[in-house]
Formats: sequence, C-alpha cells, structure tokens
Amino acid sequence: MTHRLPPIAALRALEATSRHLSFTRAAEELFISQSAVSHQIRHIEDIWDFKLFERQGRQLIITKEGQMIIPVVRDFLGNMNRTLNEITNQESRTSIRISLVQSLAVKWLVPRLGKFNDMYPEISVWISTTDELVNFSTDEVDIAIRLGDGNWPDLQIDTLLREYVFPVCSPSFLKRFSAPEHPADLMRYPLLYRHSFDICPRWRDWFKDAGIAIKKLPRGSHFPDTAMSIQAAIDHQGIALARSAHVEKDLASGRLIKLFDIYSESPVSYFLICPHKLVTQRRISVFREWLLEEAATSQKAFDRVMRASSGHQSKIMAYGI
Amino acid sequence: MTHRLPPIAALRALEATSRHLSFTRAAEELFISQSAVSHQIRHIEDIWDFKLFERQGRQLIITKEGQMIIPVVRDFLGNMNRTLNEITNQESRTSIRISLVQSLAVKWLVPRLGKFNDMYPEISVWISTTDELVNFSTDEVDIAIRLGDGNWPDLQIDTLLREYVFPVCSPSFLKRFSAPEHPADLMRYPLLYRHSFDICPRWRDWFKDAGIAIKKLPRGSHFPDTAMSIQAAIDHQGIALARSAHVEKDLASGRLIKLFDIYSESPVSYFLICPHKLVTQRRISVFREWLLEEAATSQKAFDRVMRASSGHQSKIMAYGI
DNA sequence: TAGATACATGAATAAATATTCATGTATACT
DNA sequence: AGTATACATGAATATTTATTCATGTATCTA
Repeated sequence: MTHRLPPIAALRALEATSRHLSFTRAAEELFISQSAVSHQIRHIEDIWDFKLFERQGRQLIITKEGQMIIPVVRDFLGNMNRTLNEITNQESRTSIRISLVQSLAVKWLVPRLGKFNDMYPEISVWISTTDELVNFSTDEVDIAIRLGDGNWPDLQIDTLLREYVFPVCSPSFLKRFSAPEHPADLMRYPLLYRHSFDICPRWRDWFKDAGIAIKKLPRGSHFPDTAMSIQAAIDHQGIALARSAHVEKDLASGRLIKLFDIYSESPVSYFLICPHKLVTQRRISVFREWLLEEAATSQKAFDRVMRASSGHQSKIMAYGI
Repeated sequence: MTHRLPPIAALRALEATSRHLSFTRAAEELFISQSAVSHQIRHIEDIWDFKLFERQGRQLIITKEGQMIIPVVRDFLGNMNRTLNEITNQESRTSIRISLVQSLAVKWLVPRLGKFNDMYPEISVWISTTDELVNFSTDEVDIAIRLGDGNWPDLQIDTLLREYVFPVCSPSFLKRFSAPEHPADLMRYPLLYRHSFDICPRWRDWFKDAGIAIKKLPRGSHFPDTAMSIQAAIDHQGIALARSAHVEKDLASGRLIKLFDIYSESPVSYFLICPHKLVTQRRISVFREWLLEEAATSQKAFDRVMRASSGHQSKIMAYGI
C-alpha cells in the first residue's frame, strides 16, 4: 500500500518548522508568510491524519509521529542537495551555458563552435543571447562573454578580444556608387545603423574621431543588432560600421570590404567571465582554454590586418582615452 | 544553495522507470500513460539540466547522474512508506475504538475496563454505543461487540458470551409483594419492559417458553434499553427480564435476585469482531485477548450459577432451537 | 488590562502540476 | 517493405499547489 505524500514545498516547511519550533521563523527562512507555513503543515496533517505538532499556547511540540517522520524528510532533503551539488560540481555535468550578445554569437562564436564540438563531443554548449548584463546567481548561465571595461567584481575575468572599428560595405555596393575618397564622402552614402546601445560604437562617434563635423547623419536603415546591420551591408544596402570580430570571416571571404585605412580601437573589449567556483570544472576549463585560444588567433589576424593598413597611411583614432 | 526539486509524482515516475527501464512499463505500474511518464522524466531533466536516461533506440540506459540520484529517491520513497506504515499500524497508534450496545457497555464492559487500563495505561479505549450494526469501512471503529448469530462475512469473529435469560428483581421488592411461587404468578406483578428490539429476548417469549398462555401482558414501565430496565429493577420498581452478562455484578452484590430456577439460553450470543488486518496490531491483539479472558471468566460464572439452579429443579427452556 | 505575539482560518488568485490525446520519429522485427 | 513497438512532442484541460491578505483566537508580557 502506497501512502500519499505531500508536495515538496510542504516537506520543506515541515523540516524548517521542526528546527525552529515556530511557524513564523520557519516562514522567514523560507521567504514566505507564516500563514503559508501554517497551511502547509495543516495540509500534511490532513493528508496523513495525524498531528505533527501539538500546539500548546504559542509553543509547538513535536508529536511522536512527527519525531518519526521528520528525520526521513530531513535525510531526503539533505541527501538530494548533497547529491545534486556533487553532480553539479563535477565533470558529470555535460553542458555549458554561455551568454553573449547576438552579433558576436552569430559572427564569431557559432562559426567556430564546430571545432570545439569535434574536440569535446561529450560537452554540449547552450548559447543564450542578450544585450543585458548577466547575473550568475539568478540566470541559468555558467559563463559569459561581455562587452565592457572589464571591471566586474568577484568574477574570473579574461580579456578575449580587443576590437577595431571601421566602415565596411560590399564590393557590388562600391561598384554601383563609386568608391568614396575621403571619410567625409560617407555623408553622401546610405549608412546602416544599429539601434542605440550605450557601449556600442556609433557612426556619430566615428565621424567625430575622424575629425569630421556633422550636423545631421545621412538617412539609412536601423537594425536591432550589429549582426543584422552587417548582413545588410553584405546585401549591398549600405555602409555599416563594423567591429573586427564581427567581420573577420566576411572580410576574408570578400563579401565585405573595409573602407579606407582608417580605424579606431574600441574603448571597450570583449571579456570572458565566469564565477570563480566554476573555473576548476573540466567542462568549463577546457571551454575557456579553447575560447581564449580562438580569440588569440582572431586577435592576431585583426592586428595583422590593421598593421598592414598602417603601412599604407592608416590613421589610428583613439576613442576618448 | 538549495536546488529546486521536482514534484513527488515525477520522483515516483523516475524510481519506477529506473526499475523497469521502460516508460511504458513504469506507466503501467503507476496507472498512467506512457506519455505522462515521458513528460515527467523530461521535466526532471529540464529542472536539473542533465539527463537521467540515455535513449538508445527503444532502450533506456541510466546515466551517471541517474545512477547517483535514483538511490536517493528510492530510499526516500521507501523510508516514507515504511515510516508511515509504522505510524499507521503500530503501538504509536494508542487508541482503540470499540462499539457495542449500551447495556453491555454499562453493565459489563465499563465495570471491567479499569483492569485493562491498569494493565495497559498507554492504550486508551474509546467506547461508542449503538444498537445498529457496525460498518468497519465507514465507521470510525476498530473493534465491535455484536449481538447476533455470528454470521458476518470477512471479519475476524470470536464468541464472547452466551447468555441466559431469566427474571430478576430486588430483595426489597420481594419483601413488599411476597415471592411468586410459580412463573404464572408473574402475571400479577409489574413487569419491566425493554422497548422492542428484534433480537432481544422479550417477556412474551419467556412466558411462551415457560408454557404459560397469556392474553395480555401485565402493565409495567417501558425502557429504551436493557440497562435501564435492570436499573429500575434494582430500584424496586418491578421485575425485569435479565440476561446473564447484564446482571452478573448485581446478582453477586445482592442488589438483584434471580427468580425461580428457570432460565433459557439466548438464541443469539455476543461476538467480538474486527477486520482481519487489525488483529496483528498490538493494541488490538492485547485488547482482544483481555476481552476474551474476561468473557471466559464471566461465562464460567454464569454456567456455575445455572448449574447450581439445575440441581434445584431448574427447567431449561430452549428458544426455538 | 492593554498591547504584543503567534498560530489558525477562509477566501481569492495565479501558477504549477498532472495528466490525456493525437501524432511524430525512430528502432526492431518479420 | 510493412508492421509493431516505444519514446517524444505539443496542445489542451482539469486539478492541485502555493501562496497572500484579512482577520480570528488564544497566549504572553509589562
């Protein structure tokens, strides 16, 4: 004969109450109201048809039945937590959840991920994208790539990519509109914009740093993320303001051309971050290692391209630093 | 850090699946559909973010994580069941609920109960009285004493008391009215009647069995139960038709006198009955044991009294048998 | 005695659970 | 190749859970 068992939340309330001998204090521990605890204990007592606590005035006394059942509940909750901690903190965990901005995912990580999968087929990588900062204690995220200044407390932080910012367009676009000769000429071309996102480089800033005074930016399409604006450039719709990591593959393939030998270093970089406690886990450490290597390779390529530009009258613009 | 735990039903599905290595067979055991089990296992896997079973074709293989967590779940379900069985079936249950007719409670059980309480102070006896038959599955009754022929299905049945039926009155009553010499003389005395209750012995039947033709019974008070009619006899109000168990103590104390050496054996007896499944419970088994002993002692006393009567021209009247 | 403390209760409500049904997908098996 | 078997998936729906709020009742305490 199988007995009906109460819900997990009620068992938690029972265990907490047995320690505090007070519904109110148990409720505080569980971040619920005293009333909720009272209901839950009563619900269990109704299900099982015996009392777990004698109520003597304002005092709770554990009944004989309570004394028998509570250790069973306590053991279970303890053993579950212990076992899940073990599983979670171990190589038996086979997935990595990474959070990063959409454009970097599309343009940089995803094209490279096949290599990681080949090296570590037992590890699955779950990508989630957001422009928001990640909160490791509340979000279901193991590791993140963030754009910023690298100043985040209590996290393992490694520089991943420093970026260069420059205009790009497709070869066909240039054929149709003829090549601009000076940066100021861009005012006559349709520009591709990314929706305002505070730390992302913007056209206005680029012009300013190029020493070009502008009253009004030329018309052009606006996109919700960088990857999309890059794609529009590939599709001959205009000139996008690109960042090196986003266009590495497209430049190499010839889908996009870098305009001028003018670029700026982004004041913000991509950083690889995760909680310290996860660094020692194999699945995380191998992933970080791999990512940092890939990034180093990319960075070398960017630097080479930019040095080649420097040999041809390139001009370096430093943002604000 | 406390992990979220899945609902109880899902844990049951996990445990069953781990034994059967088949959602379909686990579902059969749990009386739900395969689909429900599939959903539940997947729900757990989503909550915990690791697989519990590898699906290889139509085969389920328990993962490493599964192998770690399943014993925890199995222990919990097993321990809960065991503990709840213990609480439900055991000495921790400290009360016995007995149902019997009012008169036997008052005249036979209650006067004796002190002895049981002395022997088993930890067991409390809850008495309820009714003239109706008891239904063990719906009434809050553990054990009952029933008057009848002993033919009840599916219950543990033990004969408790066979009764003798005879007239009694108080000594003072006799002094006042002078002693009747023949049974027929009783027609001239106020008789004490019990309200009609099918299986209870009645005055009309006694006279008939004594071979006395009556047209009309003499006047007399009517009482709702036997104990009350006996009490009226003790209070010198008339002659009551008594049953041995009801008047054992009163005869011994001299409060009542048995009239004539004429008695009949009741066609019905008192039986001790309870559901089979309760017999093995200590609180029930000790109570039954004690009751049967007390009854045996009483029965011996009745038999002795009746055999003494036999030595003095007693006449045995058999009711209908 | 008044006020504080603590469990109890009922109504209300949102969210989660617990399925089923219908069907898809993949593998065994003949 | 056709059929059977078994897990997977999504939509739908009923039930249960998980509270909170407002208030009641009883006991402590000063």
